[in-house]
Amino acid sequence: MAATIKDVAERAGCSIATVSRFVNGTAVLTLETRARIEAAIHALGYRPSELGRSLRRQATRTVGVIVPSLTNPVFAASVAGLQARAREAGFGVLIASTEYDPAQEMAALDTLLGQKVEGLALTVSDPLASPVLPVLDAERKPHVLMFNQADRPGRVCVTVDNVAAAFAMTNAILAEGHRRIAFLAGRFSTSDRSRLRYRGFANAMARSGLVPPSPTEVDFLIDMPDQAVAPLFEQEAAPTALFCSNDILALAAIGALQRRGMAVPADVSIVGFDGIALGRMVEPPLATVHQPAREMGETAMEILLAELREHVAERPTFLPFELRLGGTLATAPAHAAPSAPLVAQPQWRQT
Amino acid sequence: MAATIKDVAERAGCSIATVSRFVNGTAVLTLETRARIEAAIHALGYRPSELGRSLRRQATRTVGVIVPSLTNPVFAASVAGLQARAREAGFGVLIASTEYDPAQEMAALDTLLGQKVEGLALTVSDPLASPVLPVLDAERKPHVLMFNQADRPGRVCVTVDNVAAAFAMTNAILAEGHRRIAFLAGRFSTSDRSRLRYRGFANAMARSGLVPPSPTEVDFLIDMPDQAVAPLFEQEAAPTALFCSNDILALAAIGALQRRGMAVPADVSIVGFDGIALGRMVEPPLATVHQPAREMGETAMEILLAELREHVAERPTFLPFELRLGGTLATAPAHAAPSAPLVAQPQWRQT
DNA sequence: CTGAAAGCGCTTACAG
DNA sequence: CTGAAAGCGCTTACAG
Repeated sequence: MAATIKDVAERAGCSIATVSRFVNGTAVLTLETRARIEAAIHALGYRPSELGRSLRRQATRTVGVIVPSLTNPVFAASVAGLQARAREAGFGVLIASTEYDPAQEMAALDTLLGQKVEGLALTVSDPLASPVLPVLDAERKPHVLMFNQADRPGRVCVTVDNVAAAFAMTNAILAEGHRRIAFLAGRFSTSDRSRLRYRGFANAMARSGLVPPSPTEVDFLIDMPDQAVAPLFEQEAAPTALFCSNDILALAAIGALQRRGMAVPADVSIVGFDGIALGRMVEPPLATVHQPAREMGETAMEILLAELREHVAERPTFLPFELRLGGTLATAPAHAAPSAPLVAQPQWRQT
Repeated sequence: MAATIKDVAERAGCSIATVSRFVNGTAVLTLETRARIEAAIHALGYRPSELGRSLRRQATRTVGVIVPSLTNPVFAASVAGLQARAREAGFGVLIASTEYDPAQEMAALDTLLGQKVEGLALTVSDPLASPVLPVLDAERKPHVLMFNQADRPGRVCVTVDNVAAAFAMTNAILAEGHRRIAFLAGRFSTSDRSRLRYRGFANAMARSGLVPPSPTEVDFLIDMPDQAVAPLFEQEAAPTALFCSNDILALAAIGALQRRGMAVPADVSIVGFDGIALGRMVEPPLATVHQPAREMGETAMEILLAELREHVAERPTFLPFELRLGGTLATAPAHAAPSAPLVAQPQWRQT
């Protein structure tokens, strides 16, 4: 078995209290005691048990994080950012992933609360429908949403303004002369981000006097959106641009279109949302709305730390987004509808 | 504060032992006691503390996992697989990421051992150089390497045979008539996988009577391998194919080449390694060696569970890989060296 | 500068 | 069927 504080104390010929003080640097000790304890620790390979420590201190110095998936680099990046900040503050991070299944959210929360995490950062399917938020409220557990937008005024979240971002991007697409723009969306029921981005898109379309088309919803876990994309381009007036609610979808859509023999962006422009690294690597680079995912995790952890320290709820934080234009977003083909007067670009926070 | 077992016992008018038995279903209780305890638990929102439980049981039912990065979907997938199996077995998973920095491996291990994980699954930079493996040996901690190949006979790992896989893929490239093949590699010092794959590549080249070119090493964290790729294509006899040690690198290389005005695979064939989902989405699909990353995590967890149950070290497991040909791998351009007699395809495990 | 002792939230023989 | 009590590995007043 692993050595305990008792083993160290025995070997060093002192009390466990003294060992504890040495380990935590919480008292001044004789040079000699110090040396004996140090030797004992080294010889036994002693490592303090966070279990005993946490139980005694009534604080685990641990936070939990719940994300829909670790395989989507956007969430992975936020977790990485959160973890980095946590480490700096001496906090551990417990991660649970729900695989985009809302039904798993409660189980994940149960596990994390059982581990006595002091706070949580989470991205749920839909804050308005998630059962975990009320539980968090009832338990008065400090928590912060990432990527999601708040379901009510008092809720703390850190995200970008999805509606405004999609609105801005849609105007940029319109500015390239596109009029027939389709929206490819991750299922609304499993992503409020998707829904909010569609709303921004629809708002911008309407403001330009266009009728926003219904969204084409696709499941996240299907590799190929080929079937979803097909009907769009079999109709009479096919879209000249496709706004996808996230980058993975957008990259997949590019492949789907190319398999149909269409060129991007010559025939169809493609726009994504997220700003994953891979989008800048492909050629042409993916036009997208970049949101600072890693920073989102960092900010979430900072908010959590502040709440734990000061016992005061922080305020919702909107991080700036950034439009990455060009690349897969080009001017609408000449044979498309002639360009009409455009509305002014809306304002958005710029880095 | 959160309710404890004592609070429940008081409210239900029984001893904490009885509450414990109810919660764990470890004894038969009167219908009445059961009802009273259930009511108390519900009213107080009681959730057993894993801390107390673990301390008392002297078992945390938790494993740790160390990966180089969560942002690389290959590692994310293995973690997801491991987590799924762990959940089934009632185990928790603590995740630490080293950001491809070998120096962080020890710190990660310290943290996890402090949390008293019962076993570990890990991917280190290089098993031959990693300081964590000897510690794991000294502590007699059950552990299993993922993706890495073992540094010595007794070490348990689950991976694909990287040398054989790269050997097979290189022969497939040669079979397309390519003779000038470059190897773009993640830094050897931070990836034994990269080194082993190069070895398989070099073996295959040599066996075909060709002189294997030196690898072109690139840092993982640099987004654009454009600078690394440039010198290769500025020389007299530019390569007609590029074998990249992983898919992210391969996708980035495709972009880099296209930015240089070259077509893939018409001018240059590109081959990756890993088989990430995105590789199948892009057009043309990425030629690559697919390794079952998620399954690797699942298998790692199964091995760990077996070791924890039976206290016997399992044997190294090689999972089957699969060559995904076509797509970005095409026949060498006509003006390239004429094709020579080819060696027979080596055997490899096929799904 | 150091030690004895209480107690954090649990589980589990041992009794009855 | 249920309870009293010990003890898992720690930290921290309280003494001296």
